[in-house]
Amino acid sequence: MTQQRKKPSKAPANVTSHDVAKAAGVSQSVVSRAFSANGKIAPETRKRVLGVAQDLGYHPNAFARSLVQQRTRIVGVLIARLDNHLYPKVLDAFTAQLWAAGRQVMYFNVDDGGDIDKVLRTALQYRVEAMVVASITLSSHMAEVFCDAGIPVVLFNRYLDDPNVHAVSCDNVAGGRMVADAFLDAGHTRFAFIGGHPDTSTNHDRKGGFMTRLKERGAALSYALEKDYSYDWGRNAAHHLLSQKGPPDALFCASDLIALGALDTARAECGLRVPEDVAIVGFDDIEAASWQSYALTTVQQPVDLMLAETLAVILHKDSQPKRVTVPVTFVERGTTRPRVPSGEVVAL
Amino acid sequence: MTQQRKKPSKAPANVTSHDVAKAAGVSQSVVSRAFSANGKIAPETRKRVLGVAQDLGYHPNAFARSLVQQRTRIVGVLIARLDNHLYPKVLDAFTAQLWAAGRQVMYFNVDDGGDIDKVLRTALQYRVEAMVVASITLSSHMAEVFCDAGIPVVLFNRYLDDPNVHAVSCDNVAGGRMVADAFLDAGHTRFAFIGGHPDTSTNHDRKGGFMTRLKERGAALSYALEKDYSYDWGRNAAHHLLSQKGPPDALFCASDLIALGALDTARAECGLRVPEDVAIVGFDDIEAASWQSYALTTVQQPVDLMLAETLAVILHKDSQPKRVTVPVTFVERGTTRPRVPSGEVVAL
DNA sequence: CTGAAAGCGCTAACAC
DNA sequence: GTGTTAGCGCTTTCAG
Repeated sequence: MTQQRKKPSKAPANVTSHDVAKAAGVSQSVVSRAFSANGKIAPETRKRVLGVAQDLGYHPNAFARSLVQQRTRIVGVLIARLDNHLYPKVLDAFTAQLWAAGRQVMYFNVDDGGDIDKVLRTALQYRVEAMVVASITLSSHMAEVFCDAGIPVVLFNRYLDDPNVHAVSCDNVAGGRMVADAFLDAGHTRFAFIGGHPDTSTNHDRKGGFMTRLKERGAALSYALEKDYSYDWGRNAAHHLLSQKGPPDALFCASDLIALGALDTARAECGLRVPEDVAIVGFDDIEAASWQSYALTTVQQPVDLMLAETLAVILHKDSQPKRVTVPVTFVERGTTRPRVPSGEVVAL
Repeated sequence: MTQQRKKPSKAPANVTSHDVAKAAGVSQSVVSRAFSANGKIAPETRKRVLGVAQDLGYHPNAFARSLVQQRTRIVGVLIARLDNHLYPKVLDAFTAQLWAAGRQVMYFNVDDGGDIDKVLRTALQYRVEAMVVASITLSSHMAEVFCDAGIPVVLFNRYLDDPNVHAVSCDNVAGGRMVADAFLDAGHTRFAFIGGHPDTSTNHDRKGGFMTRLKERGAALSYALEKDYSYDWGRNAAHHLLSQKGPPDALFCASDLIALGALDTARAECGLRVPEDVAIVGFDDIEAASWQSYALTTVQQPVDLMLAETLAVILHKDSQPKRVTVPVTFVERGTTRPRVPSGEVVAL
């Protein structure tokens, strides 16, 4: 004979632990204990309280709890925009792992010209326990504010010469160098770089590594165009580059999205064969890079590793701000030519 | 002579309004007023207080405020996963618009087999003022719980025959019908449907509209395979379908991602020409659908409209739960053949 | 315009 | 085990 639980036809907006206490004939603190894992309470009392609570539609108020515990369990995540296909994956994995660690994610983004500082100040008001910032840079002023507040900030895929912030990124310089080597080894001679936002450290480092390595091996970058990380920009830039006289025969794009646009334009608009006429390499290794129509050669960012490092900082509240750089992998697919052992070429 | 503001080398973790009050020589409530837009306070007092607050690194505690105001300004967003390329865009637009309306987003996701109810209960504890749930369905029990708590739930791209939840989706049935018409008008005869998760309303409605319309015009669906909304599934299903005897000559895929996989397989693995040998249509109109290598014909979901409807519900706390269905658009690109005016074909 | 006081709903000692 | 109590940091009457 289970008794039908009575349910108020219209719950009075906010049921509090007091209401539950009264209905269950216990004190309010017993209700509190019933909901806390290690609260000293008789098993049967807890059971009864929990039952009453459910009947009444009671849910502990996390705001009240956080206030007294001085602990919100909220982590702020700020991503400029999710339009780089890598970030949705990052956000999802991140959210899932934080959830597993009992944390909630407060998600922020900023549209172009948006006030980043205002966003960060809001995060501060919600007392986030950590803040991860991706694809965007914060002012060193705000970095200091967070530092003063004792809230760790970790820059994802970006860094700042600021002792107050953590930064985890992949080895963008090494990635650029790998691409240079691949091009050189395959016998290319005219190199171009299609970049993303010119004032991002990722863009800067990828280009830097590329150029440096070219130079080290006696070659040089012929063209460099930079604007943003979009497919459309890849198309425009490639069109411009490939339709001129003495076009490049090797294109390094600062992101896969750019590379995909460049690839489409090279083939469809310029009637070029890839990689026979022009080789194209991207950066990131987003899902679409492996799609059959593209089979894009690219530099893979080890997202999982970067995530793990970020979580380590956040969850263990790592002592000193540290700058982590994880290694990248060159993924050869169909948009680059096979390498010619350079020894043999030079031998004569 | 601007005076250098003193900054404590190490702020004592939490600066409260009391600290500011003391330092500014005012009462705590004045500090509170200084930070509230319509607080009655002398302009110069406010200025001074704000100055002191900044020096001390004070940030109002949103938790304390929410507690007393009974208002968190947090909206919960639960998306199964961001792997449908439409959702990152949705989340971003949504976050931006909520931000403009002074709301924060608490983001949740559930991995396969995850406990949705637990997620929702957590959202309840954080007193979200509204909950939007995308690409996933909640139990009618939780729908009731939210209803009792007076928190509007809006299902995005899904619906439930539950009087307690709002639902906004596009006209999936009409979309399916449009595809049937396009295929029929172009003279196709053997139709296949590659679906996503079989137990989703979107999948059901798209397929339903497609089948119904075929039947209405005297045709029939030859094959239907359903599994999930991924590129890989599109590849596998298409491979299976197209490599058998009497293969379909028209493929309707329940999402663009599936269609892209099918398209790649049809061309690269099966050596088929699209649309000459087989026509392929997707659903969603994600960015990649318009990429030159694909030029996928698809049914476009008016994301902006759906977003606007969702926001209307949340921000205006719309009275009665309502079910909104917005119209879709058929976008003809390169994976379908031109239509033959049906009158002429049948005329003889 | 400013200050004092009463909670918002909860946890965490502290007694019993 | 359970009840009592004192706040967590803030907004909001209500006096002055």
